[in-house]
Amino acid sequence: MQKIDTKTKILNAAEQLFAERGFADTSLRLITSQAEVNLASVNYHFGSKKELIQAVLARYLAVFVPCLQDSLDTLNVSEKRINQEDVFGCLITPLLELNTFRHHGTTVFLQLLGRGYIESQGHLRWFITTHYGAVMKQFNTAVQDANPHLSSAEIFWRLHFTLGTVVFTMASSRALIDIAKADFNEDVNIEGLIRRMVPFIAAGVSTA
Amino acid sequence: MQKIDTKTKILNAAEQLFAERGFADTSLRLITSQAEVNLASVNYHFGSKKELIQAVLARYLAVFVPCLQDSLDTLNVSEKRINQEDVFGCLITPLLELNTFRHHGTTVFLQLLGRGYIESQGHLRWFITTHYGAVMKQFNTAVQDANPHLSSAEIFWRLHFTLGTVVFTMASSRALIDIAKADFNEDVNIEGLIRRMVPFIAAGVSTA
DNA sequence: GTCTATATTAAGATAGAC
DNA sequence: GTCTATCTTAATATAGAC
Repeated sequence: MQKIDTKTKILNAAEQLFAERGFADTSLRLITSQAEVNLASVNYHFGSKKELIQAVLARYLAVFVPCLQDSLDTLNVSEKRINQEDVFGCLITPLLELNTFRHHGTTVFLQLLGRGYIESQGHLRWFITTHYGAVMKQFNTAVQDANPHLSSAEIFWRLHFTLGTVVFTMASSRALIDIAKADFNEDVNIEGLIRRMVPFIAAGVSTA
Repeated sequence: MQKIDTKTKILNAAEQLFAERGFADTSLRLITSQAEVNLASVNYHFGSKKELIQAVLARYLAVFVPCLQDSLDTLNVSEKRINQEDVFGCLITPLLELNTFRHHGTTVFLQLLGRGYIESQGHLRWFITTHYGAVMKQFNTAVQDANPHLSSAEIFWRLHFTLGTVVFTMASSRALIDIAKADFNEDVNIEGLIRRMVPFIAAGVSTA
């Protein structure tokens, strides 16, 4: 049993509760009691609840974004024309990388992302785009290159529809996997779930 | 100008605010001040905020569910083979019916549904599924009949992917519409948003 | 049924001892 | 860095006069 510092204990408890219950419905008291630290330590280490939320997300983005950056850079170096499968394939490794970094990291990250979009008044979206706008733009461009027949506005919408599919599926992944087992005798894990989503999303994004 | 009773005034103000801002972020004070009624009247007429939320949803479900039931029953009576367009067509009339019942009823209902799925801890999820369970099952069966080439497991997954797209998009519609305006100078309303979603969903569900 | 006034609860945040 | 105790605010809910 290694010693974990207070700051990390808070982050670990907070990310799980935020992903499960959302930001508004997770009080600092709930976080600190689950983390087994003092209530006041959140404000000491993070300043405010808002900043804690951003710190929770930042820890994932710090792993995810450079990894995605690498994938996209590799894609651009290659000679052949970029196709859609390649572009979305760029997301697989960075997403699964989060599972080595944290238990159920992929699921938690996608849930946090969804909560952030739906719940936040703006500060979270601002935080993400100002810190990581470059990669988002690059990914958007790659999708654009793979789908020259679509306008950039159309791509914007379809990528958000995609985000909805992913986020909702991840948010209810436990229930869905249980149902699949009970009703269809299917054993699916998160990776299998992602692979099932890919053709659905790919068809939607690239349809005329 | 017809006289509207207090109970209805509260429901009207509440549904609009809930759809726009979510349940947690809408206080009874905000509702009663917008409805121009006294704060205490909410608890007098509904008992609690929880029950108000359920009453708001119930008013829509009371119209939508029987209407969808009728559409599905009619579909089953017909002789010809059921195709996918017919099945999803069953949703159109019940959804548009909500617009005759309330101004922007379709929009509000879908937003409330999205909020309910994502925000609720359990009471709303329970409330929705007890009202929806039977009809959802029947709808699922109809999709299966229309797509005999797809396994029932595959249909199960794709319908949930679809639900994710709709629910997420509706719940974050304001943010998305704001971004579309800022980044692409596009003026989109909810109806336009739905029209953009349809081809995306249709392609995903029916892909080989 | 509606109103004023208030009780109650829960939350984020901070002061100050250690 | 951590803790206890407390401040401040805002929300749901209710009591009781009219």
